[in-house]
Amino acid sequence: MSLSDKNLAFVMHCGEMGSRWGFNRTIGQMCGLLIITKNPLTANEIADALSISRGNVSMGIKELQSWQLIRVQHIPGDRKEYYAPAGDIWDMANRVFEERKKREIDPTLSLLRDNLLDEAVNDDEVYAQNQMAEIHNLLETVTKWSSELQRLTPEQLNKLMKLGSGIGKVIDLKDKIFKKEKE
Amino acid sequence: MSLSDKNLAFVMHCGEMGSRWGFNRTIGQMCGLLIITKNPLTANEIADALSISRGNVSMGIKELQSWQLIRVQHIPGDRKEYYAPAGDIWDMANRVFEERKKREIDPTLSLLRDNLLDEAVNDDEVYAQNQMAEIHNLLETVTKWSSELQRLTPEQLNKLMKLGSGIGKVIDLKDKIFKKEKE
DNA sequence: CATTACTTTCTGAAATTATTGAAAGTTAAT
DNA sequence: ATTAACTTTCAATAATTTCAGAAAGTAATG
Repeated sequence: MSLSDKNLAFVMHCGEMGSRWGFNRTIGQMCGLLIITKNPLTANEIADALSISRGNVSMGIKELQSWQLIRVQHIPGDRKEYYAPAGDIWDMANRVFEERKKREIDPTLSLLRDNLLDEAVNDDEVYAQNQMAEIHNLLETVTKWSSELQRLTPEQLNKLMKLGSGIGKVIDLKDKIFKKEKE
Repeated sequence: MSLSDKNLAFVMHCGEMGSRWGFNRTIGQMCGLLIITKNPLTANEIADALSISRGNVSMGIKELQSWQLIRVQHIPGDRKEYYAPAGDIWDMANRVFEERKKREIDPTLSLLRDNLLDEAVNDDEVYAQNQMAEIHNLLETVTKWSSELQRLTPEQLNKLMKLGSGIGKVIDLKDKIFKKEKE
């Protein structure tokens, strides 16, 4: 089981990007490897393919499972655990997105909420609170939006994506129609 | 110039989140501090407020400038440089978003493009290329979308954001109208 | 041009994070 | 119950990142 040059390049790239995507090099590599490999792999195969220790693979698997990016498969008559991506590319991207929201947005949102409950006692605090309120709004909007997007059917989503610059028109359109309904 | 408890809590939180947002602790703190402080600050004031070295502040400023998150201001008769956020919260969020796209998406997109140009020479490579094509599509879509969003007027954007679950309906609606136009 | 008031760069120390490999744990088969 | 085939954990070590403070750089002032 050895990777072609091109596939190896992809896997190594995933490693380099790993930390930017929210995990570390090894885990990025593992993720890339599992994505481009048709059949599920054992922990040992992963360790061999990436030239890393068996223990490290075990840690990585745990982490990838916590992100819900991989799943275990068993082959009858074989005691080893086989690992494969959990879902298609779109599913995985969604998971990463969700998980990052949890880590990057939610804690801040909760701190801001707390902070905004207190009354500001002087000018500096008033200014600060205004800014915090801005951030809070922004993050709430992003949060709401991301959950909306996940609620759409894949078909709707596709249409939305293809809309491109049409989106502006549609908003204006919606506006008109909504006004009429109101009348 | 010392921070109130609440403001300090916010600044420290920004520090803790810093690495998740793409920079490091110190830079996160600096960014938070500048956001909640009404008047621009000098490098020394920043160093004092955060109890970090002057050199470290200098590095941080450079980094924040590369993200286009802060700008320099001068006060007549004063040789010091004063730093302030570059734009409002929304502007800053946009910059972070853009910059992260550059770092997290663009390099991968370019690797994938290269890789997809070559012809696959065996089954494994065919499978791998299909997966890569999926990723490529996804990233292209995200890219296109984010640039679309930035093209909208703040007003349109606001409407879009407030649309919430209505977005599904609007898509379907657009669909019908578009069909009629075609007829 | 020398001094003063600043900013930037650099280096090694400290802190943090990742990795290995050996030991311990688990499970299934005999 | 023992062994064999695995997986997980963890302490030691390696690699990376961050940081303070000193040194070097720059530019305004007299």
